[in-house]
Amino acid sequence: METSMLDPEEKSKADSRERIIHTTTGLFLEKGFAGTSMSTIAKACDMTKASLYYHFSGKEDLFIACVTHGYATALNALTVIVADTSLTAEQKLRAAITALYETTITSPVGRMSPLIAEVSRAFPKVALSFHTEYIEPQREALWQIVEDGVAKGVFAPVDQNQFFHIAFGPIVTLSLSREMFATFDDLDTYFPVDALRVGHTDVLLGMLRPGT
Amino acid sequence: METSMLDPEEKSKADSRERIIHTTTGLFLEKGFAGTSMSTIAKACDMTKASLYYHFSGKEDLFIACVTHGYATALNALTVIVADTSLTAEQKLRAAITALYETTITSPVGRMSPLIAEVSRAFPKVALSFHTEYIEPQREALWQIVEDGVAKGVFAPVDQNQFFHIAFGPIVTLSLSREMFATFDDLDTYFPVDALRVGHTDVLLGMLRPGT
DNA sequence: CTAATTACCTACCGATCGGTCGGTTAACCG
DNA sequence: CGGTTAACCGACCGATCGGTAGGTAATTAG
Repeated sequence: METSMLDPEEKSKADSRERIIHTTTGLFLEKGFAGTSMSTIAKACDMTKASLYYHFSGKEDLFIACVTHGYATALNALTVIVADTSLTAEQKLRAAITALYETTITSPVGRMSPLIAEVSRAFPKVALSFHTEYIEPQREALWQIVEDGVAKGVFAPVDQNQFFHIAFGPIVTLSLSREMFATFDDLDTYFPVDALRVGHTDVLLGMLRPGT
Repeated sequence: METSMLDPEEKSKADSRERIIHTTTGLFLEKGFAGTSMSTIAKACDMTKASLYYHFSGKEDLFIACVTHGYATALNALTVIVADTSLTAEQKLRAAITALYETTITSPVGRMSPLIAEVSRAFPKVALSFHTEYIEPQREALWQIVEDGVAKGVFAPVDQNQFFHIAFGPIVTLSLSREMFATFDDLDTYFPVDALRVGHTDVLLGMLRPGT
């Protein structure tokens, strides 16, 4: 019933699924959802289209799998920071913002935001899943840090939506812009991620600075 | 060579073009670029597909026309504010931010940003046009206000990219989120535009506050 | 009047789309 | 060994895609 040993040339279903997801994610990021056909995906996976449909029930299913795949790892970085008792509130916030820049701009999940926007009209359940399983946990983790700081008196209380607006807004837009203008040759001088992140963090800490 | 009178049932080429652009913009915003076929557009315009190709050379051409159409009017609001000598620097900034929220979230051009991201891989010239003819003028107008304030001593000097990052980021993300989660029934309580705008403006003025 | 042009039409094209059907191959099981 | 099943494939489907060839009614020009 189960494979008794791990041969190097694995053919297990789970393995194929993962390989397909990985390859397809790259294609979607490169060409968009509508711009990537099932035939193209199959070819890139060294498979037939029919085999693809053996593993996934359709293009939407495959897309959801690609999006969902990175949720856990991307969120894990945040929860680790929240749980780290050796850090001060400010250190936690700095680390969290850095992690958000990292996941949103570098990791496939974050970079997929524009794609999710693209398909959200046709498949509203994708947008819903993205929101409840990715956006909302991110907000909760960040808010945990803020509330802890407020409880300790090192942060001034702020409005939740306001803070999220200023915290996530620049990051998401930066990611979107970099995807949108990916063909620009001076991308990194026009959108210098690290410098923008540092200044952005200062602004957020300014919002939370107690006194007056 | 020219129509001598303006009959109510106009059949001029320019008129048809404008009507097509208007109708098509709505369809693109509703269904996305790939999700809107030329046949659908033709039907919505009470035309045949062939007639569409009489006015536009192709789907890309039509899309560019839709995007470009609102550039001038959207930018005009900003330039009027910049040129208004009766306003203080702070008043100008407040008015400019309000105008940016208005155009980015309400007007078709602004709402088209996710669409431009969608097609930017296939048609890089669209992204380029969007950048040089829309984004860049917006940045220049906003920067003009900041520089005026700095020259008058009412604003503290700030880094340009940093300021743009915090200024445009939340607005674009808000627009994107509202398009993405348009099906949510509690959209306005989750993304309360006016409240977020006010708080955002305060943050920006905080960045520019002189002293210390 | 005729000729030309404008704005639109019907009918069609090849290509490609997402998806399916009926196998085939190879490993595993009793 | 035969039987079952998991993993995969070649060939094909109807639908739809963006785009086009060629014609036509109405207006305008000379």
